[in-house]
Amino acid sequence: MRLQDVATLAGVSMKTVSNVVHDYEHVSDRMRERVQAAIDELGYRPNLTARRLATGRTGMLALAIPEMDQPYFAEIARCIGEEAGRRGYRIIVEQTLNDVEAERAVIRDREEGLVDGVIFHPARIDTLEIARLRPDTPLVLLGEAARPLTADHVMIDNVRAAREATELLLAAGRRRIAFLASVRTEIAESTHLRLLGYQEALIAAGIPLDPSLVIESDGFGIDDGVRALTAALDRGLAPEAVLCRDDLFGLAAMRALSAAGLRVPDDVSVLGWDDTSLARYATPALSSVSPDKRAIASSALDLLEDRMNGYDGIGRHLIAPYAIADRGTVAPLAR
Amino acid sequence: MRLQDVATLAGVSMKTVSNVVHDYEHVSDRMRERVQAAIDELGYRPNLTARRLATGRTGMLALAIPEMDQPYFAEIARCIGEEAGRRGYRIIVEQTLNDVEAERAVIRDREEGLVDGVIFHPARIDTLEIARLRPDTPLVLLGEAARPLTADHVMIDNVRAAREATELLLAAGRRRIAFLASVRTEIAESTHLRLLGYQEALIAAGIPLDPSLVIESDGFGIDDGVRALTAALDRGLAPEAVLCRDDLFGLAAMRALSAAGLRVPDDVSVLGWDDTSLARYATPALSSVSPDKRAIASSALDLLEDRMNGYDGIGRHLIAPYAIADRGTVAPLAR
DNA sequence: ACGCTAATGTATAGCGCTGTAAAAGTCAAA
DNA sequence: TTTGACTTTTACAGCGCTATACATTAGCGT
Repeated sequence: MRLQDVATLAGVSMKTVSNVVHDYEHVSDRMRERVQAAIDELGYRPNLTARRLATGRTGMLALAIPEMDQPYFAEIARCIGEEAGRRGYRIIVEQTLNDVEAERAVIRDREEGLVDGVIFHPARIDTLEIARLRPDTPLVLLGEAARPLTADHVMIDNVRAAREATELLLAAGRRRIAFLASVRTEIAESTHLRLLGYQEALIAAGIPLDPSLVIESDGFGIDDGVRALTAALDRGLAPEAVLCRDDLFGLAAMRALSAAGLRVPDDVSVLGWDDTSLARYATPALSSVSPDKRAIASSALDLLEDRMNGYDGIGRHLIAPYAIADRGTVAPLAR
Repeated sequence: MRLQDVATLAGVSMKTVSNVVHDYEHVSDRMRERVQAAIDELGYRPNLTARRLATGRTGMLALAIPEMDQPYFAEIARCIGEEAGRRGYRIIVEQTLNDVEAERAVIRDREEGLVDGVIFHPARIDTLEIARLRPDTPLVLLGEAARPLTADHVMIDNVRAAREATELLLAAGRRRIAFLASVRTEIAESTHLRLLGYQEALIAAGIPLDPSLVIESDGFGIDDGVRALTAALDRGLAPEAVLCRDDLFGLAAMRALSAAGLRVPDDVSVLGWDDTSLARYATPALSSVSPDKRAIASSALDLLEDRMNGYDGIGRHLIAPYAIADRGTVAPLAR
């Protein structure tokens, strides 16, 4: 069922059939009809692999994320998948599973002609290495881990969002605001930025920074968060609010607080980050800093399409919008 | 940077280079070394598209699921992605977004030579149509929606799992067990099977079926579930346990019960289904029927590889194992 | 009827790789 | 040295499509 078969049946050349398939304008109606009949009769479908080899374009993009079942990444993947579909691309999802070697392989995919471009949320690989690997791969980076000058990049303004989140808690009359948590084991750039914004807001409000309010955790799991906050509460920490580095720590905070007999939000307000399904489905529903995932997806694709169309300048850094989804875990302090 | 370039530099034929690339055994060490040096010098990487055209195999599989950010599908996608990676395949994720036309397109992908096989969790398309579309596409179906004889299929024994789940609740001394929920708007085959197992267990225990315990919901959202259960409680329903059709309804049950002043699990036990992150991260953590997602993934790939290797017999139906993750929302009735 | 565009159609050379068939090389035994 | 039974390497025809360059036809004013 090749193009040639259709051409033979219709009694025309291959190119004419190809023209019909591609809706080329200079084809007479009579000819189009005749060719279409042959296509239908044979049930012809073009072979995309052959087309790719001939054109050099694959119509596919790689989306490389650490884990596709982590709610934030799952939601980002969905948005990117939808937006890419709208623009006529298909997505190959690459799970790097936080493995450096897997992250390197992502860049290689492009070289092997698998995809036209790559959207990559790195976790382990560093800025330098990305820049070194392949400066000529159409590449858009997400997240805060790596920001080389050679590749484009989309993220929200974490510092500003954290400042605003903290201000929201301050406006609710909360002054002793804890941050859950800085994680000991890893360099977590995003946590760092959020912590920065938190501190900026406190300073701006004239509240002295209290290091004991910045809680340290041993890992990223919910239990790590619960353990860290519980230990802090046991030490006598009495926060009026907890700003969390992500929704999972938001849930951890709620769990630790309720175990300690504190009510959310009456006694302690809690604010999560990422606005994932975890926040929406928690009870009470967790207020959360909400990066505009659709905007991130469409910005990333804008930049990527630009690169694929030949733009070869310096890396551009887009700041995506965010909101603070106020669901009920932030409330004025009852006095 | 083509095979020919490497061949020219090394002073050999293209096929010899190809042999080195593929670790073909009958290549002398001296030759292998020389060719490898040329490959390294030029930084050659094979063009996968061309290889595909020549071999007819793409090394890619399509995974078609309704929504990739729904926790159950995200987790299944992760497992399938990992297992496929282990076996040397890459995954194209196709979000059907519950759209019939998108589901049809999934089958078409294969015909266009994009992928070697398809793993498909249908939501809308029916058994008959799948059978009609393309009986010769290597296809493995997941879920309960469609089970044509022409394609392979993997699912857990929903009836048995529901029976066992119900028995667990009975063993905890609960007799008035509600089912949340049968959904009015849709034909939901999986809900139906689970309801069946629930009823079987009650009958086997000699407990008369009480239709008022089978709650009806208007939709699949958490609010639909909360509303349905709240209305039932308001009507005076006083269940000792709630068996839920999925984890989201599990969360809905917990929310509705706690709003009604009932404690989970002391007053009412709750059991979710799918064992997603929602269950693990709920407070208290939700006990849940846990399909073995890794087993589902590896069974699906076994069947698919078999088909891709030429098996062309009748559809095989594999039953995957499950467990009941007991986390704390099922407890003996305190009297 | 005659040129002259513009509209349609054809023939064919790649795209980069693999796989087949055949040629060339190697080595032990006769 | 020759033979036979390997192993190693080569040459080249596809895989199915696109795109270029060229050939033909149609339409239209003169």
